[in-house]
Amino acid sequence: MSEPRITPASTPAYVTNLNPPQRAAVEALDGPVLVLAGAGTGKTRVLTTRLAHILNLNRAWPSQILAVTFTNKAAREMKERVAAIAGDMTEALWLGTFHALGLRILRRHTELVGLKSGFSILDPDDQQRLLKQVIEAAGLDPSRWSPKMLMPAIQRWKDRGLTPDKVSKAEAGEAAGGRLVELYKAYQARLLAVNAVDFGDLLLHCLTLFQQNQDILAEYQRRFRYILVDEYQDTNVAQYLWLRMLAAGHKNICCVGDDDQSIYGWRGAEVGNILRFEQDFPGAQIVRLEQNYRSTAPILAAAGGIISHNAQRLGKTLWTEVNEGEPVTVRQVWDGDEEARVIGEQIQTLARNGHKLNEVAILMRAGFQSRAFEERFLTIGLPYRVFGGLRFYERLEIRDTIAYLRLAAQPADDLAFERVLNKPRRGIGNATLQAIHLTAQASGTPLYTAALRLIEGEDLPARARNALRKAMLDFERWREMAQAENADPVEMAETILEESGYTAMLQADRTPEAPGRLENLKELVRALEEFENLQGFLEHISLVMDNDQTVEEDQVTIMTLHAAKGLEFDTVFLPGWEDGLFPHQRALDESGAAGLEEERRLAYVGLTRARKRALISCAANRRVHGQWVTALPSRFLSELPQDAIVFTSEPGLMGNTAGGSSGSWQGSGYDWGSGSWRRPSAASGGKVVDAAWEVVSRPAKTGTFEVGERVFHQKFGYGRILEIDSNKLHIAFEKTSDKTVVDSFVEKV
DNA sequence: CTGTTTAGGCTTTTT
DNA sequence: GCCTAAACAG
Repeated sequence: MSEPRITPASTPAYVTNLNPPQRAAVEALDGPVLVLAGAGTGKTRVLTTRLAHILNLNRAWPSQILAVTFTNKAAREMKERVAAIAGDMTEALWLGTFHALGLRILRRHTELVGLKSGFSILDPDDQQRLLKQVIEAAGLDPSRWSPKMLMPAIQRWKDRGLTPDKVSKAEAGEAAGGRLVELYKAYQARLLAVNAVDFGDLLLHCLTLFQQNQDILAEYQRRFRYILVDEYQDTNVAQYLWLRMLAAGHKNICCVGDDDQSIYGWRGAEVGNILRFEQDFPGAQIVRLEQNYRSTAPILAAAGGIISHNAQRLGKTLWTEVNEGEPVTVRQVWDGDEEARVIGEQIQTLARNGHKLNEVAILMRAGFQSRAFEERFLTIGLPYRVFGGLRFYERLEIRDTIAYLRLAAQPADDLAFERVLNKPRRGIGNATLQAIHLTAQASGTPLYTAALRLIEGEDLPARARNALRKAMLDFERWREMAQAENADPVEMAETILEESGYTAMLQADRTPEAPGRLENLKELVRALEEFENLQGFLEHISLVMDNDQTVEEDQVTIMTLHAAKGLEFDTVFLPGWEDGLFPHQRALDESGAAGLEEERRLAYVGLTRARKRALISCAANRRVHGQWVTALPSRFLSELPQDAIVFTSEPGLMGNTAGGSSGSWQGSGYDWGSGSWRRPSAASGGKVVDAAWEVVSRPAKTGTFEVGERVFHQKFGYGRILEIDSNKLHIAFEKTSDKTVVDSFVEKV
């Protein structure tokens, strides 16, 4: 770097508080910079400090800085942290997710990409329905060539910045009888016809815009004097091209990422982007952040041991000044239920020793694994929350309401029209919908227009026509409301929910979900209060609104490894480390060696979430699709450095580590020599000492209960036994629904 | 046009 | 084994 522009005396504390590489990353303002930031090395701190530094040095106005993240959460966090250092000048920043920023640009040049103002953003469900219509229209059988199967292929093309005309013949492939590109083209045409975009289009349309309008691109290149990118290892080709075009002016682009944490390859993320950075941006500075402030030495050793088996990496070695800590434990159990039982007990022990449940997480490979934990935790009364599942806007009732609003804002939105036409039921069935479709096709108009035309003519049976007329009169009224100058979104939503009978439908619904759905609708209306117009709200809900699961209760977190990226916990449980599940068989089948490396990175991400302790487990038997299968321990277990881990297995189940805690896990329950599990043997004595906790084993009380017997359970109260399956009792409780609980939690009355 | 039965499918999913 | 979605009967 040239002469420092500021004297050491005036160097702000936010810079002097950084370690040397961090400081280098913050102060290298000119030219391309790649910050390779290992897990827990202060990545976010560097990024936000750098941004604040640019502002404080007056190198650029906030409006001349582009800062890109992948998630809204990350964007929010960055904004808050920059504001904390640089003060309240963050409003004008171009700070947001790739998609939100792409949308912001598209809104300014809508017509140039063939859209009309007020275009909708389709969610994945709508995308799939649209593609299905396209498949049918092409005369293909959607059960043979399902949208579920074809949509990802089209999506991958979009991820690579390929519009239909740019997909090469060789790439078209055999899918859909070799007609996939044709379908892709038709799908894009349909999107334009209904004046909508999907998530991929938010970037793809930008690329087209920039390529076809050099003047517009040049304007943005001049504007963005500094560009900052978070999680660069997760960018896809389209995002890379988007960045490269925008950065071509000042070339002050700083990308922060970790190739070892690239876990979204299956979604189009291209690790190559980060591996190739130096070639893409000649003269780039590379800064490595390797000092870890999060985890203990054994955890870092375990994570490092695993990731070192990957060939395709830039290479970093995490280290910490804290050289003590509990070893990582690996525990073998008989099956998935036992795994849940053991982990439940360990968490209870932690809780008794004063640990916060909020600091405990169970990170699993696949969603189905949560079930065993949920059942078990419910039984023993351990509070938990499962992350993932449906996002707010993916809920049925929310999607329905949004469809109503979308239709009012934009009658050409055929997907919204189809969704709400007969919901709640108003006697408009498939036959009528087909008639509307035919009319629409014949006249080349949206369904909405076609429906208006149909109720004027004599083509429909009187009954259907009346039903449709009644619906259309409602739709028209709401549409007028939406177009009124001072349309209040809250009032609109309330009117529509009331007049459509949607609220009434839910109120009449006696299923247990109905009250929750009504509550969600109230939440939606509350969210609407923040917006002045419908348009802003519709954008917000499809791009920004996430699950606000900010419950302040003390609960164990259950989530997938993918969802855990970027988070940290004192204690992390990593269940299901079995070949086939983790690494997942499909990753191996579909992506081979690259797939295995991505799974390995997932293991690395999982381990590095832990601050103080990580507990891995594997089961010898697991039920997959209702079928019991024997599982081998994950190959990743053999990649763990032996001096950082402790092997334990269930007392009396699979043979023990003779002599206690420090024994190698090899030669224990799983015999690596013969490649098979050894069943418990009576001879295997020896007390198993768990490194972190005493092992709480509960004597099984078998055969002491009888079907029909009245019993008492601490959480569920009184009930009668319906069925006995070894130590599990199926009980009809008096105050709650039937449940299966373990006998040791039940008392005779 | 609706409620019920049966056949397939089933990894991860920041936007 | 459990959930969704197309097929079928009322």
